[in-house]
Amino acid sequence: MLKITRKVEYALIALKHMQTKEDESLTTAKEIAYQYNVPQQLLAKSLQQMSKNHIIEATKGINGGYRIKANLNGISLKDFFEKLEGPLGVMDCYFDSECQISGCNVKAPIERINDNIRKMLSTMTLEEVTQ
Amino acid sequence: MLKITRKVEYALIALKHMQTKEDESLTTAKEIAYQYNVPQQLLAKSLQQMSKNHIIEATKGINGGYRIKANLNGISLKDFFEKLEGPLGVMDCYFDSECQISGCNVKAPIERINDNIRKMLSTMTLEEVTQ
DNA sequence: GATAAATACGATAAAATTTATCGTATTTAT
DNA sequence: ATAAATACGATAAATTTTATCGTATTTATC
Repeated sequence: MLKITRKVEYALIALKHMQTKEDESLTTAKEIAYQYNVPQQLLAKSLQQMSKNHIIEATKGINGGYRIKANLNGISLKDFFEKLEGPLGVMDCYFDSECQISGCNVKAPIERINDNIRKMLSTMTLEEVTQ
Repeated sequence: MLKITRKVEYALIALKHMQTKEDESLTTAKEIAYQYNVPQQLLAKSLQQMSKNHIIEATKGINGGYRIKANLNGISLKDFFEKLEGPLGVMDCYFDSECQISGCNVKAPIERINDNIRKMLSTMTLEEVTQ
């Protein structure tokens, strides 16, 4: 019921890999895909999304690749997850209230759970996770 | 990526409903299903599972039903989720190590995330959530 | 300028998981 | 005996996740 998706997993693999390299050097999707035996196209999508969100930066063209751009200490796990997966809620009713259940009695309970999960993920940084 | 399943949701609905009733009185699956417009057979399965785990107790036969048995303050949310859904890990590799990724570099990071989620859910009780 | 190697990304297919239903058995008060 | 309730395995439907495909764009090198 709690699950890290492949998208996030591949992103973590890539970040951790890039952390071991010199700051300047570029890493290609192909290199990571080969080394960790991960589908290159899916990995590429995680990389692209991190690039759009300024966590890493992309260089196009031959000899191109990716490198870490942001200070990973400044990014909470909550932000990281939301950049990749969108709003983080254990139940849809946390955001939009298209609740089908008439006279629902668990909205408050579920929000309590959600708030605590979000609070916890806000205290962890990407750096502390991948270092 | 973090999600409370219907099974858990229905269980919470039922618990919260039963909390409002006298200690002695029994509640049928039908009653809850009707009141919250929830599929009775699925709700019944959540109830049965809670019964097997001694959170509630079942009385069979005509005039039967369920009532809360355990002290909800003594059950952490982690235990509750695990009783209903099994081991709680954000990634399978937390428990069994059928990891396909050769030279995986994110096992430690993922375990760090997992440990913190489990720790957090251990501090919340069912009572505090449903009260 | 052509080519090759890289990122970018929408569309769609395949696989896995979750959710729901069905059918039947069992229990027990009336 | 009957009716109302729990119990539960098997299977179908729906949804979500994961993967692939195809094409476009960018840019260093020859």
